[in-house]
Parts: sequence; C-alpha cells; structure tokens
Amino acid sequence: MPELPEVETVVRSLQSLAGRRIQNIEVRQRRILRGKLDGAHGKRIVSVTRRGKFIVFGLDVGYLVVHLGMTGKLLLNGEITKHTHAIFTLDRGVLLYTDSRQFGRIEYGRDLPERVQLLGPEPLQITFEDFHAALHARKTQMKALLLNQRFLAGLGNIYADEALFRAGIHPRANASRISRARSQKLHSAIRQVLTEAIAAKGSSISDYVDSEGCKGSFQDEHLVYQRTGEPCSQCGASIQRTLVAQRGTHYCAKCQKK
DNA sequence: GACGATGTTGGCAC
DNA sequence: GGTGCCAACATCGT
Repeated sequence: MPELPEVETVVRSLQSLAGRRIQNIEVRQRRILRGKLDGAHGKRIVSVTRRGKFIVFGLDVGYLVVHLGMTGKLLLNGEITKHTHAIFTLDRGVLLYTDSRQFGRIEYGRDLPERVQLLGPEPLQITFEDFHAALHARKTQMKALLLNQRFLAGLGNIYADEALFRAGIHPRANASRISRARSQKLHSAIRQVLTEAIAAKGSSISDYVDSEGCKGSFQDEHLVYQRTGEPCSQCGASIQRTLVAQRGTHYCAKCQKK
C-alpha cells in the first residue's frame, strides 16, 4: 500500500491520538517487531509524524516507529482479524496493526532508529539545486535512483513511474546524464504528483485504506502505473511495461527518452 | 492446482 | 558504488 502520500494520509488520520496513553500492547505475531516494544508501555503519545515512508509516534520518552511494508495498516477501532498482529490499547480507544503479508515492522527506541536517520531528504522539501546536485552525482538508472530511500525518502513504485512520465524521462536513463532542464522538470513533477496524491488521500490499488478505513482516489489519476497497453494520455502510443531494478515499470516509449 | 504478479526492504555475491 | 538475485508473506488473476 504505502508510499509517501498514503503514509502521509494515514498520519493525518492518526492526529487525534496526540495526548493518548498506551496502556497495553498485545503482540500476536512477533515477526513484525524489531526488538522489543516494552519501552513504549505506559508512555503518552505526544505527536504523530511522517519521515519518508515511516510513521513516527513521538512519545513522552522515545519513539514508536512503524513501517507499513506492502500491506500494513494502522486502524482505529477496526475489526480484529487473523492478520491483526499488534493491538495497542489506549486510555481511550484501540489502535490495531494489521498486515497480511507481514513485511511491515514496528520498533521502539529512545532515539530515532538509524534506518530513519539514514533516509535521504524529503521530496517535498529538497530544493532544486540540492536535488540536481545529488542526481548528477549518481550513475545509476533513474528509476532505481528514485526508489533509493537514501536518495529521496518516500517515493515507491507508483510515484516513481508517475513522476518520470510527467517529466518525460526514460526509467533507464542514466542519472548523471540528465540535463539541468530535465532535472528541473523532474523536481517539479515529483512535487506535483505527490501533492496531488496527498490531496486525493493516496492511491488504493488493492486494499489500501487510512486509519479510519477510507480509500484514496489517486489511482484514478495514474497516467502510466498499471496502465500497460492503454493509450498514453500525451501521445496515444501504448503504455509499456518492463522490469527496471527488478520492479515492474510502466512508461511511454515515445514520450520518455533516455 | 500452478504460476506470476503485487505497494517494500535487506542481505549477499560479484 | 552499483547491479542482480533472492528472501520474507498472503492474495489475486490467468
């Protein structure tokens, strides 16, 4: 489910948890834990924020950090199912962690975990000059670079494809050879697609929902992602699917050049 | 039933 | 530093 716009939507739908105290944590599937959550017991939730694709609960002591993987969900007052792996009982209400594929992870630490500290800049905050300099320093394929969380934090398969299409850049283009003008176009395409996706509450391509069970609608605005064989909105050519960096990649061969 | 694909990441070999 | 391959897992479509 979860790239930056979906995680941002979940975080916004969890804002009401500020001030709540975590009274109990029941873990039903230990696979989704990194380390122990003992330190989070009895703590009060001070803030709920996002860093890249991570959800960060700032507690009065330490941080509870959640990554949703592919199918993770945080649900307020939802239904407990066979895929509910953690149950947070609060002083008011219950927060469930549900994740059919179990690729997501929850961890607690006094400080933000290293994997969060190592993330690249936020795509909605980085300036064009910094973006271009970082881009130019890399020799990898553009799609792989956009998926690299140490380069930019928060883009995933959907928004990487959508941003590259909007910027007219081929997913296999070499990052170091992108012109300043193309780079500028990509920087604003990323900002635009993420901003629009957040406004649409994310993309629900299979079963993504926010913490209140609401679906997003940005899947209706996808121009290339999972539109293989459909006509390009720009030129009418057929949208292609290929593999780049082992990920299904959708693009228009006519509009996106290396 | 088999097979391949799915929003992610992490490890390992080269 | 970069690439390729595999792994984790459940579900869905062909």
